[in-house]
Amino acid sequence: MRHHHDIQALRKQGFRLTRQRMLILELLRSSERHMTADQIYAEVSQHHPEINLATVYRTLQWLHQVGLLRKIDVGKDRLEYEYAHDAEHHHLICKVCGDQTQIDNHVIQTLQAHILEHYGFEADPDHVALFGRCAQCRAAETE
Amino acid sequence: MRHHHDIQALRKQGFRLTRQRMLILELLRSSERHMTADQIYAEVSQHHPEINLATVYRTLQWLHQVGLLRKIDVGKDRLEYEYAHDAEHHHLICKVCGDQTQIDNHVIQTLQAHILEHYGFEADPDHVALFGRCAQCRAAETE
DNA sequence: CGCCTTATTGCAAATACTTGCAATAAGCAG
DNA sequence: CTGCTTATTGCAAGTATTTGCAATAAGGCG
Repeated sequence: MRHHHDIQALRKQGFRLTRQRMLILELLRSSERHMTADQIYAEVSQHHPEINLATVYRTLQWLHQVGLLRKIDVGKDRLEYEYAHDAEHHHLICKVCGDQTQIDNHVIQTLQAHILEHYGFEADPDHVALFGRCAQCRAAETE
Repeated sequence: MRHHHDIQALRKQGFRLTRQRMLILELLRSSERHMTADQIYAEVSQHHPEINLATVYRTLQWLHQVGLLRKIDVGKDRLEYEYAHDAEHHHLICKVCGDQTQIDNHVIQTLQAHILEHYGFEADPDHVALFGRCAQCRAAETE
């Protein structure tokens, strides 16, 4: 399952999968809606009163940075967060041979971050598709 | 001139062009860089000590909503703002309102370089189009 | 110009979010 | 399972941002 895959990869990168992080991620993953930090805090602390609001904020920041959450500015006084389903389905489509390559999140996330940063535009990760010429076709063209 | 045009249009929509708003807009327009709320406050209050920080925040929100400023979340503890000059070339297409924004080369060039380097894929710069939600629709989506 | 309506401001208080630091616990090695 | 290293947490205090409300002033009208 993709979810587990991501999570385990993160552990290998030296991040720790704490109870708090899992609780928050699971909540957002099972909830279909955006949630604000304090809604999340309220939900989680219902069953785990020991959790701290500062931890919620820090965890949300972290989950956003590693690409598991989207951060949404709805123009109100708070930010909202939602689980980033299918965060890595991007494609490079070759105009010559039609081949489609998948590319990893990191590159696209960098682009998305740039765009959000500079234009306030939240690019939809499900529709990123770049056209061009793949490595093989480029090589072939050179003879 | 586009700037004046915009501004006058706003007045017709019932907004008031106050000294505070003009000062802040001019500052950002003449400054090439991003600025945080308190940097702006510091600058403006230098010559206009009567200005209030809350007003700065409210004005920034307003300028952002009417599309004259971009709001930039650089992942630090504060938000930054920059004047929304007309950019060039590629497009960001809003799935909500259909609006097309042009984005500048720099961002795309960075992406292209990344992709060429990591995938040997030469992305065609003329066909970059990203779908998503524009700043205004994101702000408007007040649910 | 002077009056009127009401959007906007300034102030102060409230709320949202971040951070320093000591204590805790995840994950690895033995 | 046990001990060690250090990422992460909780707490409390700090900083950033928003908001209610009375006072001010922009812009329209005569």
